[in-house]
Amino acid sequence: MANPMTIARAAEKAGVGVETIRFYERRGLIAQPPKPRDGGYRDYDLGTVERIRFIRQAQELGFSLREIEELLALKTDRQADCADVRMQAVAKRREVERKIGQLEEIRSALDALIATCPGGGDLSACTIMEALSHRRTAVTPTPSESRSGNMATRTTFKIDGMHCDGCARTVEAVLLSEPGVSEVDVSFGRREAAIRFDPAATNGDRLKQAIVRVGYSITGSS
Amino acid sequence: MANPMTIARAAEKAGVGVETIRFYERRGLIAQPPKPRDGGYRDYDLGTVERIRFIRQAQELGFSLREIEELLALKTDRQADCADVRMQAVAKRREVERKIGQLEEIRSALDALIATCPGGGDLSACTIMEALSHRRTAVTPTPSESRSGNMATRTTFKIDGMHCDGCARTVEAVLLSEPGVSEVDVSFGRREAAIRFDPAATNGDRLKQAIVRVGYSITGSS
DNA sequence: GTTGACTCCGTACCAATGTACGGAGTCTAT
DNA sequence: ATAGACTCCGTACATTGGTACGGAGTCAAC
Repeated sequence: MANPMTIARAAEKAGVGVETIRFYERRGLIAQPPKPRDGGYRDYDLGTVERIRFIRQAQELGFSLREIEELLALKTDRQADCADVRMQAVAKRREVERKIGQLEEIRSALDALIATCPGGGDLSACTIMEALSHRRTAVTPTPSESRSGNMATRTTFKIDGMHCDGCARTVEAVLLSEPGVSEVDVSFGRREAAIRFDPAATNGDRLKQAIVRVGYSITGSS
Repeated sequence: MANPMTIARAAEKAGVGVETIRFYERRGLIAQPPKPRDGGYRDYDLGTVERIRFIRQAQELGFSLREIEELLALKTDRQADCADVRMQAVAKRREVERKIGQLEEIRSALDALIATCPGGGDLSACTIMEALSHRRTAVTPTPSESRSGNMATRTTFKIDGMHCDGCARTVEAVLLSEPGVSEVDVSFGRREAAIRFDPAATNGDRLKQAIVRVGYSITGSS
């Protein structure tokens, strides 16, 4: 009370901008402190600041806000198990690994281009331009999420038969092991799976079958 | 025109969607073929198809549409030199390299987290959650002022030597770990620390020393 | 000579992560 | 008691690379 923590002070403590806090509030990532009954400014508490720092830390590790939302939900979930968190981290590691691989391929393609370039002279002799015009081979052999052909598709299945959060993790794991799947988010609460996949590498039916094979059923999709 | 190349055919030849071609036209990446004077559909030529392929190739190498625009401008520039193109490629390679480095850092941070995770059990024991909450953040043991206390004194120090918000948190943590300190608010922006403490348990000099011990200096107080 | 597929065009929308703006209210220091 | 700084809130905008929609025109085939 002596020194109410206004939003600007909270923002400074957390190392973000004021607008960022408001944005997180709108997104539901953090709760908005109540407005004092007698009017005036909201008073932020350290828990909120701590939560914002958590968000930024997780972002630095490559988690998206959507994923962080889950992590935070886990945090207050009495049922939640450390294994849930670990699985998220492992999945994220795989994703990061995949991205590194793609970038490495791009790097070596660029290296090849640069190496053959005469380095000067008329453009008509430029082997880089030449290559860009006529190269036929895709950079990435793995189709998954290459920028080339098709963008990744996002789909959502309604799932029946999950009776705990562990079930959701099972489904998640099984989907992640399917080829072409780049991102999975299975919510036990909403009874649904949100999947991002490369339509060139798999399709909705394959994914459905994978889910059914481990004992759940699909009641809808979008 | 025995067989005019309509937009759908051009799209197919180039391996993109119809809407993508229109989008490139709007962006000014490719020219829109003139509409026949006698009405009817536009007739796309092979040069345009070639240009679209060029765009996709460059995208696969990580060039953004804006950068591709420059590359294409170079293409028609009489003055342009192969060295210009090469420079772009080298710059892009550096960028890719940097991204790889970042991702590798993220990966090893994740590895470290995963390695220390017990892999199961209550969330309160989860080292990953723990790490996300406190990584590079020394945190507040407890805000609750001991009821035993009484007269709290308030003081403010001007601090020199902080170069980021992390420094502010370090100072904050160190002050909070001092006996008798009940509330601390270190602002990196204002370069100052506001401290509430029990004068029976400590004093300004002790607090100053604590700050100096971790590498900062005091330039004033009030 | 009509049906179905395709074009043309403008506009709106998607995802993700914030930023910025404007007007009214409130707090604090002089 | 007034200026200047800050909050609150809703809304719009930024970025990147496209997708989607709706209505009107046009083309090809049966």
